[in-house]
Amino acid sequence: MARRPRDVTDAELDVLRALWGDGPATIRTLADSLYPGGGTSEYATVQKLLERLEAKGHVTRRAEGRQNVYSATVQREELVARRLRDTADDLCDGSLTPLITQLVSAGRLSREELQELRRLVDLASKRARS
Amino acid sequence: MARRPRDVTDAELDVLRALWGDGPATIRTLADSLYPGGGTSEYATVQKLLERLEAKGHVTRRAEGRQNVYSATVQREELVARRLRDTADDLCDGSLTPLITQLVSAGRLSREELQELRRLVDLASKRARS
DNA sequence: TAGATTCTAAGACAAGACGTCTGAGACGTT
DNA sequence: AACGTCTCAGACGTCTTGTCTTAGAATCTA
Repeated sequence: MARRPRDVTDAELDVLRALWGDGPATIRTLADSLYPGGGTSEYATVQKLLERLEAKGHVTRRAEGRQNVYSATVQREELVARRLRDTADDLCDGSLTPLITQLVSAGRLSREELQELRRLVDLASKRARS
Repeated sequence: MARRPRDVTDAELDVLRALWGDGPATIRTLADSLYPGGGTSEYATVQKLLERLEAKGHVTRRAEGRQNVYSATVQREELVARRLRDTADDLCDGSLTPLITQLVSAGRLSREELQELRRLVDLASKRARS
């Protein structure tokens, strides 16, 4: 059967977002921010989510006094990249080109975004030539 | 709790790929192609997957004699678009720009792909101006 | 036409994923 | 000593997902 677990689940993502936004934090801090007014059980939920994130290598902790301070070891961009690659693998035989095509031709980009994109392409072209 | 089911699961995707590749098909045909040498239970598995795909609106069937002939109603591109949007929603506040940035700056595109991309950007720019 | 074959429909089932929660023990504070 | 807070370990319920069983109708075949 072997189902593929999600790289990061929704609840885990909430935790990661908090870490990305506010930097390293204790379970307490995270729990208060994610479950305002929450009690012991919510605290434990955050703890479990962090434990799983740590197992996946997305988070580390360091002991600070008696508490653990957690920080994200994976960046937003990294997860984006991973999801793009997964999508390409699942749907396009691993090729990224269809993704780009989709984004540019159907992605309804604004003029500003297109301009920015052109800049990126120029940059990448220069890099590719060297 | 409210977990979000996957738009298309792995096994369902196998079925869709077969439909995309070979066009409309009966359960029998699909089962033979997806589970070569499979028996009744594999047949039923394909049947169940098609039933779920139909419920999601990704597939339709029409009766042909006694059998049902299934065809995909969702294209690869559509699923790609959906996944890109999901990724953007999950990780980039809905903005597609970070995805593009990621693809272009870290996607290791070949010179040909970059050229093609430039063409697409030009095209989209023209469209955006009108 | 009896029996085998093949289709469909309906649903059971197990394993795993995931969000949540409980309990026990360690440590520090009042 | 009583209390509060932290950590660790694991239980639990529900949903997902891939698989499989069964029953009945339609079709084919000897």
